Amino acid sequence: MLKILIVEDEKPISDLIVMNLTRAGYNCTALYDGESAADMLETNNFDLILLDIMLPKINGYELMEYIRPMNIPVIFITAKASLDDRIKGLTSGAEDYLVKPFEIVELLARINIVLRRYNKTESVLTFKDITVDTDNHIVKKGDTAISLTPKEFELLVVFIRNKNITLFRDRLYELVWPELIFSDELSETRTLDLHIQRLRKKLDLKNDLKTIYNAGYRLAE
Amino acid sequence: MLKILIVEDEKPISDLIVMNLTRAGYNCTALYDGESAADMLETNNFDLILLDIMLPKINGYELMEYIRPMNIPVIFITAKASLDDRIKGLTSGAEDYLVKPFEIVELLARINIVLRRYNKTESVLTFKDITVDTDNHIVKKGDTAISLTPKEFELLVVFIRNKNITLFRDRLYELVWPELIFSDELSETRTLDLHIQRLRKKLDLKNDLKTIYNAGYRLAE
DNA sequence: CCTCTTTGTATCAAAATTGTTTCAAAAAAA
DNA sequence: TTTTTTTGAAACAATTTTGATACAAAGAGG
Repeated sequence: MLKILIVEDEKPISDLIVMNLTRAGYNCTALYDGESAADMLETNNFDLILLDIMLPKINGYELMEYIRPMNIPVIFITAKASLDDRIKGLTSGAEDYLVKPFEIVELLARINIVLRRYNKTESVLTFKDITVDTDNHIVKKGDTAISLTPKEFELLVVFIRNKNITLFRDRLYELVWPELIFSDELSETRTLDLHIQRLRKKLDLKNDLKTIYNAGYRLAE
Repeated sequence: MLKILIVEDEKPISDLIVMNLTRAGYNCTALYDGESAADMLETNNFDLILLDIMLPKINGYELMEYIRPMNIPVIFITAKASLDDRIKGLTSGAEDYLVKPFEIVELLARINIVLRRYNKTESVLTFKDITVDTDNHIVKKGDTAISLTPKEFELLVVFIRNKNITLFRDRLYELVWPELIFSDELSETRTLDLHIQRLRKKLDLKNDLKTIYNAGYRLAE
């Protein structure tokens, strides 16, 4: 799971970002000033950093100097961006930037692009003869296209991204049905099982997508 | 993909330009002095050059002399806003100029205009037996002309320029109905669907222009 | 073998999304 | 201006997806 550090002092904005990135499957750490970010970077590895320019204690530019040698991609978050001398320092090695206020979908798209540039993610996933083009929502088995519904698609992507790993039921619900995590009894519904069944049938995964009794499922090679 | 050379010695500004042009779908090469630009031009073909006047080693005007015989359009970038410089820049054969600081959208607009003037953007698009002449707004299926309304035309061009790529609903609205992106609920209108329907009917695209449920549409060969 | 728990499957109705028709307002053309 | 064309809103239909329910099958442990 990819780790993203969010350094943003406006808590509501930070919260919003964290919520959405978590939902999108990233592991998020939020900090609210440059100093604690520098500390955190001492001991942790991140795959990407979202960095606000205006920060207490150590500002974004200064922190950037600190990050640069680490070779971690940075996306700046800034309030205004014209090609002005005043914001000359803006990019200072950043991979991209976003101007507040921004749309969440845009943020997600930018993150995707940068992570791909850094080879942290792939847009085409494969498992045996199954190919999943996540950009275009195309699934193929061999040469024939298989049409999956959105939920089926999401679930398949989760399995391929975690192949050979046992995914527990809770975890699967968390990743694919995040809206349900609040409802009390997940065990009382057969939703997950049903979708597993559908994937198995459509993609002929009877022998690959295994049931781990009392735990969850595993897509095994 | 169109190739643009950026010759600008202030790295932050260069970075910012590169980021935005890349985002807009251009292939960018950035260099920081006139000499290496001259070298690069020996071996590579570019569709457009963004050229700063004040450059180390060989300045923008001198480099311009070098570029002129190559028939590559040049947009000058200059910090000096005096009229003299503007005139000098243009008379030395540049297609346009921008005075720093400038807005990114303005840069993009100028680039667009210049590229079109030089016919660098493909003017005749095709998909199967459909031909679209973007200069003259003529659409043909086989030999018979099909009359499309402006919006229909725009939408078709977007699809053909992005054939085999899934275009998400938001993206399509962004590209064809940019004026609507601010209104709250795009999901509450059937405008896109309606135009899709019209295109399908007029051009008999039932099997080619596919619906990707919960995503968008794709024109597939 | 029996019982309890967990997982698999079929059915079906609700929900979400997309397609279609109609029509009036807006824009363009005459 | 009047006429024609284009556009998109509204209402409704059709389709697709989703998950609830009920029950069957399979596994675990005695």
